[in-house]
Amino acid sequence: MIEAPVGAQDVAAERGPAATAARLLAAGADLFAARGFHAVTTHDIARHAGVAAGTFYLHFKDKSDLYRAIAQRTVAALQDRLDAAAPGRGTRDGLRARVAALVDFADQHRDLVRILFRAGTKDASVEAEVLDELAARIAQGRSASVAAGEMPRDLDPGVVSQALVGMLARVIAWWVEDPTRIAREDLIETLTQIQLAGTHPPAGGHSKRPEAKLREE
Amino acid sequence: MIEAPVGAQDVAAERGPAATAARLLAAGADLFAARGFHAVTTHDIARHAGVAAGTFYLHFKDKSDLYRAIAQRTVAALQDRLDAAAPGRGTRDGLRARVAALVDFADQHRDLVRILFRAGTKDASVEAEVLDELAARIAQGRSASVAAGEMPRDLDPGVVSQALVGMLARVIAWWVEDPTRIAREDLIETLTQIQLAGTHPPAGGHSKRPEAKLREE
Amino acid sequence: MIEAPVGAQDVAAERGPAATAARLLAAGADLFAARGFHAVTTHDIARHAGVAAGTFYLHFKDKSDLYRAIAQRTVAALQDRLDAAAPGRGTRDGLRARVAALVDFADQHRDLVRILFRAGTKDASVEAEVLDELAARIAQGRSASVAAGEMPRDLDPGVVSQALVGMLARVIAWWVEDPTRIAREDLIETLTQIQLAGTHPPAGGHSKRPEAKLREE
Amino acid sequence: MIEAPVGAQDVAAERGPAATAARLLAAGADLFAARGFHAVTTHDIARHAGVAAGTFYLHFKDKSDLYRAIAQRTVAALQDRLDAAAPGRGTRDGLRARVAALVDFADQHRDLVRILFRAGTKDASVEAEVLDELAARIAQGRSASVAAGEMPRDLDPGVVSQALVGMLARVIAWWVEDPTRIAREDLIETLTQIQLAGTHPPAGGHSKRPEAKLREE
DNA sequence: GATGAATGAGTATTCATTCAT
DNA sequence: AATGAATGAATACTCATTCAT
Repeated sequence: MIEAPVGAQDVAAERGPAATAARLLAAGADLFAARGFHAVTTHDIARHAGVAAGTFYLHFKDKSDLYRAIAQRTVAALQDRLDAAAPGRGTRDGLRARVAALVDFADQHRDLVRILFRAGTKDASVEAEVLDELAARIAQGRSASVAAGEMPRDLDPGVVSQALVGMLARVIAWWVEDPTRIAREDLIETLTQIQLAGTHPPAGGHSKRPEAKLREE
Repeated sequence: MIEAPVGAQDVAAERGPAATAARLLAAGADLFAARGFHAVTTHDIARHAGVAAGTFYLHFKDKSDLYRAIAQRTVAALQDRLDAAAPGRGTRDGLRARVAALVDFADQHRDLVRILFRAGTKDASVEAEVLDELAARIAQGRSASVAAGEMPRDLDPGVVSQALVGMLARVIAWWVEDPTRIAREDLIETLTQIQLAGTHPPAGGHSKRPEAKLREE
Repeated sequence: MIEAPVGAQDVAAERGPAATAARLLAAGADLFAARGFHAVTTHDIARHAGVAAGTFYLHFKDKSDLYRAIAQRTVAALQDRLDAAAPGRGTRDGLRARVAALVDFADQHRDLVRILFRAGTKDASVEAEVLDELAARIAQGRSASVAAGEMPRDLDPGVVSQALVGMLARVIAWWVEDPTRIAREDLIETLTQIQLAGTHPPAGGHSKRPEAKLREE
Repeated sequence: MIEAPVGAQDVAAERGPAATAARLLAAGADLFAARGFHAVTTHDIARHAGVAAGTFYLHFKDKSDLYRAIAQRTVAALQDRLDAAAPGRGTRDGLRARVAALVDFADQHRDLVRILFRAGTKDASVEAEVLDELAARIAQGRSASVAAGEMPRDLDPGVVSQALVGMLARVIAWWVEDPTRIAREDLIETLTQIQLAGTHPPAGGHSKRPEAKLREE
């Protein structure tokens, strides 16, 4: 649906199985984003897509199947964006570019982001998969940094990747709900900042207990 | 249910309306944690609590009502713990103590934590409330630090509070799912570290990018 | 409840079984009149009467039993009034007096009249009884007139009694719903008039086809 | 359902949504007439119609909706009959023809008449509508007569129309319950008679208190 | 007599899914 | 491929009624 032809919004515009599937995907995205997984029926989706109730099952096994398809496509599209926006793997500019890509993707696909990142709208069985995969990818990415000696030894990479995923998912979902809360530029800057600071050694010595420095608060 | 007598698990042990409500609360916590909100029926809960189906409605308006009651009690209990564990408001030790309290609470009440922090298992209507409230509390706490000049002015407090909530919720839920992933001590240390670093100026000059640029927006 | 002590309205005022029964009767009359038989629960009635749910069954077998008790008492009270207001059995003045008694009773006990005469608010099993009994009484009364040669032979007494009951019940229920529709005096006059005319020979010859006279319309 | 093909009683005979709806209508009429509104469940109706429980809701919003549909169709069919049987608006023959049409309709559709005219078997919300509408129609018809000076001024038209409706509904419901009570011809004659006499001036002077004249009964 | 917590059968209603056309 | 009527299991919720205290 992400790549669905622009004309897909005028329901029932296109003919053929591919177009029907695309319309169902789009309808699902709309409705799941608006009401959450459980408050949407397959009839709703079919009606919204301009097809008969039975047609749904010609294209998707069941409601979760459609949900999964939407999530997967969204994740894939997001990954593409992030990969495309990674000039320097471990550099600040690279990080910033990826954060910007994430923010822009969220801005352009609010529905999908809401489905992906907003808790409680999902099918429990699909639930974990998406964010878990993101976390795994981040963890992978971190290994490089760790190997490069950038990550402190006392920051568990599992924890850090979960922390980053949780943070990004929640902040993005929060922002998408009302983008006037903070300007795009500031959001990108803040997220970059936090990420850098939280996972890279703060200045030279980040020793486990830099009490001296912190005591003064 | 948090403070329910240990003997409560042998179903139907106690008499009286208070005991019945407590059993329903406990049964709900068990089942919601195991299967998520939507996969549990009021009949399940009643059976699990050793009472008749109709009895459920003598104590709770409906399924969401029970859910809300569980969430509220859990949040309240957690708050108490956190408040009790706050020797120095803005100190590293204070922060560490609160993180430790959170981790211990999670360890002792895995079911409740799973209900509270694990996304997608909840009633959409209750969903946001819990974490939003935590975020609000964190945001409040931060204002002090900001006023004290500890927080860099280019870190939007709204973003930071959302980021912290998202991070903590996800990491805790992840850890609770399998506490062997990382030792309690290390988890506490890592979380403390990330939180400190991510929200406090890393040493003297914190921003990689000269403020001048960001200020003018 | 018709004869209930005046103080019964301040719920739970009186003690003792008789007072409790009276309060249940009064509560039932209130609620049945307002919502109809099926929309009232025994809990509603008990609460309205200021007693516990179980107490209801100490005084009445079930909901229908209470309903029946209310209906019977009302009918009995109405009968008393009608009997008291019958100076001349077959005279116009006697008829008028009975009509007036009926109208006044309705005016004073709108709730009860609504229960008795307003269709669809009743328990089907109790339903017929009340009006059927009234019809039977009227039919009895008519026998006298018929025997006296006052009733035309082509007016079946069964039909006439049903017709009168149906007419009176509906008109009274209609009037009670909004007594400003017509003045008490006019209502009484009209009902007397209709009853006289409809059941007595119109003038001298009431022959089966007095076309000549009626043609002029 | 009134015009349903005679073969409709052999359940599930016809295919297609229209036939299903017709079967539900017929099943509803049967059951409502036999047991009253509240004693019938949608499952009963579906079973009686030979369809699955859920199918009911494909054709009717809920039980009241089906009831309303039955009532409306019945009223419409009755109206058609009455309109067709009105050669002379205000003549005795016209009146008699309409009464005959009513009686015959009742004879042919006892179930429907029982639903329509028998009090207490209905949904309270639908309850009033039917008879109220009939009363309104009668009241309208009367206006003509009144304008023509045929109706005495002391017979309130509101009262008269309510009286007629109450009378007809009750007598018809009574007769339908056991048509051997009185021969069709005699019923028609009696109803015509009562209606004429009760609502037209009895002979020449109908003045409000023509005591002298009425004394002679 | 009175209480009120507990019962559990009863009922309306929804909805994922199938299948004959 | 598409249709849409039909299915029927699932489920929330109600309420008359009981009974131990």
